[in-house]
Amino acid sequence: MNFSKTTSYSLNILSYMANHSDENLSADFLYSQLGIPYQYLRQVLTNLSKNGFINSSRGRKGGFELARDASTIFIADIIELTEGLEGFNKCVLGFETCPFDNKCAIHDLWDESRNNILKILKETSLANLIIKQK
Amino acid sequence: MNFSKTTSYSLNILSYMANHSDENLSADFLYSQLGIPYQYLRQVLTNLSKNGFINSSRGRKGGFELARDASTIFIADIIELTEGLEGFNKCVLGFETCPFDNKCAIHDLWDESRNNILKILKETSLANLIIKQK
DNA sequence: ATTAAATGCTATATAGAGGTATCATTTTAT
DNA sequence: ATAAAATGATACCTCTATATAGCATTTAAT
Repeated sequence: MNFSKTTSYSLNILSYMANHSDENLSADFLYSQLGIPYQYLRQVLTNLSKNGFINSSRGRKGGFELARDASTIFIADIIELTEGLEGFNKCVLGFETCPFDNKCAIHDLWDESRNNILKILKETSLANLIIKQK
Repeated sequence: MNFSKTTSYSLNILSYMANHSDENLSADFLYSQLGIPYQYLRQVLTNLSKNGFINSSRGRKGGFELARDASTIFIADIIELTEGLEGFNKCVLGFETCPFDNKCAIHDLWDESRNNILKILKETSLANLIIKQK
C-alpha cells in the first residue's frame, strides 16, 4: 500500500526541479542532491524526458529542466506515468467484481477516502508544493 | 498504490470463511469458490493458520475455519500480517525525512485522508463485512 | 489394514521492479 | 581538432512476490 520507488523518485526529481526552475540540472548534480542510485536516476530522467515532463540537452553543459510551468504539472499526472492510477478504481478486496455483489461492505467508506486522496493528487501541482513550502 | 495480491487473497479467504462459519472448508473447495491459484492458496492458508487467524484439521474431512469470532478479526490485523502497515506512516514522496523540512506541502492533507482509511481498516471486522452485506 | 482425502512442508520456476554497467552520441571548452 | 562532460540507448544483474510441483504426514471411511 504505497507508491512505487520509481514514483517517489520521479516526484522528488520534479519537485526539486520546480524549486530550481530556470536552472539546467545534470544527472550528476541531481545524484549529489537526491538519494537516488545514479544509473537508475538516469533511467528515470530519460523516462520523464520522453514523456514530456522535462527537457534534456545533450553535451557539455547539458542537463534537464522542467518542460512546462510547474503549475501545469500535477502529481496525478506523474503517478499516471510511473505506475498508473488504476489502483484507485479497484475494490479493496482486490477483485474487479467484488464477491459481495460487486459492492462489499466497506466499498462506500473506502471509495470516499480514496477519492479524497485522488482529488489531492489531481489538484496539487508542483507549483503548489513550492508555494506552500515557503 | 494497492494492496498486494497476498493481502487480497487473504482478505477474500477470511471473508468467505466469515460468511460460512462453523463449516469446515477444504483448500480444494475454497479453490473452487475463490479465484486463487491452488498451490498459492495452500500457502496463504498455511500462513493464516500459523498466525492464528484460522484453525486447520488434517486428514480426510480436514480443512480450515476461522480460529476466532469474526467480530474480533479486523482488516488491519490481516494486512499487518500480509504486508505490514508501515506504508501508512510514510511521506508521500517516499522519504523518511521529507525533503521539505520533514513536512512537504501535501503532508497534512495526505495524512488526514490516509488516516481515514487506516481508521476504517482498524475498525472494520470480518463480522462487519457480513452484517453490512445482508 | 488399506486407501482416499486432506494438510504440512519445501524446493523450484517465473515475472517484474529496481539497480548496475557500458558504449555511443552530442556539445562545449580549450 | 581534441578532450571533457554531458545525455541516449541498451544489456544484464538481483531480489522479491507470485506461482507451481511434489513428497510427507495425518485422518476417516471402507
